[in-house]
Amino acid sequence: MSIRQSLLAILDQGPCYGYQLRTEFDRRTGGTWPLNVGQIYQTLDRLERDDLIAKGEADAEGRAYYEITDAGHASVASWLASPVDRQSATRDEFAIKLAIASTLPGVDVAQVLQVQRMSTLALLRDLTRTKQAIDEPTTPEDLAYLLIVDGQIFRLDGELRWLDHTEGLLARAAAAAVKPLPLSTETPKRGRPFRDRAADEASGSERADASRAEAVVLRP
Amino acid sequence: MSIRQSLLAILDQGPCYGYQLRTEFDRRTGGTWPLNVGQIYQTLDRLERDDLIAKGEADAEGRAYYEITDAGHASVASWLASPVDRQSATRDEFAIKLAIASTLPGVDVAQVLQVQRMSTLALLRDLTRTKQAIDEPTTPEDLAYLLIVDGQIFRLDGELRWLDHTEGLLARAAAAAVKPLPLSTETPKRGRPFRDRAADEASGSERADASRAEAVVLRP
DNA sequence: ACAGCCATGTAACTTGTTACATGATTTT
DNA sequence: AAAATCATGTAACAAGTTACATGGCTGT
Repeated sequence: MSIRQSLLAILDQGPCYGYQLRTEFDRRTGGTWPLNVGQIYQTLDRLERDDLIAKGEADAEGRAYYEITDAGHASVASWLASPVDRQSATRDEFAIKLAIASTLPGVDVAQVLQVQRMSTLALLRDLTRTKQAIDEPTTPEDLAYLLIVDGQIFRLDGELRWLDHTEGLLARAAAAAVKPLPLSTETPKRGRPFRDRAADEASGSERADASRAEAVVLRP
Repeated sequence: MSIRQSLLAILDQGPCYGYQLRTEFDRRTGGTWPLNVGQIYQTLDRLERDDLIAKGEADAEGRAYYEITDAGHASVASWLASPVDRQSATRDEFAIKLAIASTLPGVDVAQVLQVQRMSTLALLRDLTRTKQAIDEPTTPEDLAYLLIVDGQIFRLDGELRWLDHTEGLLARAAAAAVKPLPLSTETPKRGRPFRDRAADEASGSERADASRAEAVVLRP
């Protein structure tokens, strides 16, 4: 989603052709996420289909310029004015993995943590080295690139803290004899579930499973 | 990718049918990422196609059990033993957005930062409240759920620090008169690029763009 | 009878990735 | 002539999301 919006935002500055958009995107992100050229033409097709851009005529050298529409301009403004959704969008691969692993019998979760820590540390070291080369950016390219490197560094730093914290947590849980989760043996009952109104009112909205899902997912 | 691996890991504990996998996944992740049922059957189809699981016979109630194969077992072991790829996989939406926004003329980047901060803060507040309810987990379900909540909290905390840091950085950059990036006006030259051997040797591998991409992307 | 869960599945769709095909242009 | 870049595109595929169809079972 962000690539689509990024390309549209660049087109908001003026007409571009496909190949040019790749260059512009790479300049502005320091080549951190190299864009495949083919993907750009696909994205342009979809943007055109959604009437956010319009394809102009090709110039003498055969370059096909795309121009942003009013709807496209509005879309860019809206994108810049609204926050990135951290709710549904952010499904952290390692968080899922760790949660699942912690419930599996016969899995050394401490080892899983350690493997991830080593990998994260190595990446963080490289990023820190990279950062030193452009710590005082003078060009807008370097500035944009520094933002991204900083973002990665802060994120990895947070992950490392989480890993440390989790290690302690799991040690305490093991001490408290929290066991892994076997497959549920009870086959669920079919049919409309039994509703005990008295019990419902007594516990109110305090039921663990209900309050938990709502608190995190936060559906408005 | 993580959903696929998670389901396979659960199947590594014993045969399950589709609907059951949804329940098991939700138990183990606290319902943070609600899995669509249809998606599970699709994933099972692909796992079977890749010979990681095998479909057994349906039982009397019409439940179709899947069983993990040797290859599937090996895949789970390999998954648990290797780190999650933070290189290519992690393309942070907001990092891209911020980098692009910082290069666009006429965009109030401080405002973009502020909007994101408000959103992140609100989420963090909710998560902190959620965490208090299960700070001393006694069941494996609560433990797994706490891991995920903690992970989100640490990540959002890191993001907030990054936002604060970035605000200062952008203020300094503005003071140093780092301007936004207009579209490149020079049309690139076609054909095989000119290679100045003398210049190449002089600068060596120190060229900014080259070293930067390698340092971050780290292709082995 | 009907609501609501259990259970399986299909169809259409989106974003994104990889690989490939094609031709023009220009330097070696 | 060969190599490398500029430039446009297509095809196949993976993973995920949403919506829908179908039937069985059971409590109200």
